[in-house]
Amino acid sequence: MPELPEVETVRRTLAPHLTGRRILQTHIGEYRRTVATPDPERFCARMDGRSIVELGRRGKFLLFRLDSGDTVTIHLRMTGELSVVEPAAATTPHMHLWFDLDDGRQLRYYDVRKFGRWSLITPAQFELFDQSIGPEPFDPELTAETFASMLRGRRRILKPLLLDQSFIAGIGNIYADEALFRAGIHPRRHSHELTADEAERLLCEIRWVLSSALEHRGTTLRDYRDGNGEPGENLSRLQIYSLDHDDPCPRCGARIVRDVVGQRGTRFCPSCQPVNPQAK
DNA sequence: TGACACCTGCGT
DNA sequence: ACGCAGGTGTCA
Repeated sequence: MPELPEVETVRRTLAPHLTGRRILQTHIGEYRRTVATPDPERFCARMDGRSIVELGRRGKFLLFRLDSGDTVTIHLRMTGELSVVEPAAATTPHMHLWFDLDDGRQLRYYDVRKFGRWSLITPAQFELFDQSIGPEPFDPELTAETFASMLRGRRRILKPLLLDQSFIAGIGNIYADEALFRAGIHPRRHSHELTADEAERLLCEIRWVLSSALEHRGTTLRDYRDGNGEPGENLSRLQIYSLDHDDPCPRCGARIVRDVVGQRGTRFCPSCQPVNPQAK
């Protein structure tokens, strides 16, 4: 479900409902006690009575900054979903964690596949967390030159490297394929073999793809909903991820290839994204 | 680097 | 019945 544009859309849609609100009582469902760390008793004890000062985001993590100085980090993984509703609102299965707010409403967290995680961390723990994640794609300090030298410094297959959150934050399977397609770079190229020109193009297309998706409030393939329960509108804008094997490339008409790279389904155009560009 | 694990549900 | 899914963690 969520890559950077989707998490950022959730942040923006939840912020008006949660900023400044006090958490009266936190609840963790019995069938998913490992959803949060520390354990449910400590987690709830440190949450209850605190106010949410600000909503943030780091990579694919949503952040609730509390007035205690602690931070809640939430990773939605594949099917996590958050919404603020009236307590009387009908509930659906797979609600694992929720809390009562001081305006009488509830924040609810659903996760069908149960991969998502919440953590309540101290400022010192936040520093470590923050350092373990690569740069934000829109960080102005991430220049084309910096990005090129990051790529040269890692001898890795390009696509799995883009998905590695310690290398760069927020990119997932959809937008990795989209950015590589737009940049005309084969997903199996090696990071240290890209030219400076290609590195610059790739960074540029990563930013284009992410900001365009954000403008359309994220991509809903199936489950993703923002904080108001609305799906994103970006699916129809995807150029390659939504295509099947042998579909025509939207740019050149050649047949799209779908194979597996780094254990992830990967779409690319062998003609627009040659393995060996020099030979072209 | 890959194989597999963690989960549930949906489309073929 | 089987393959696949927006993510990541751990093992060899």
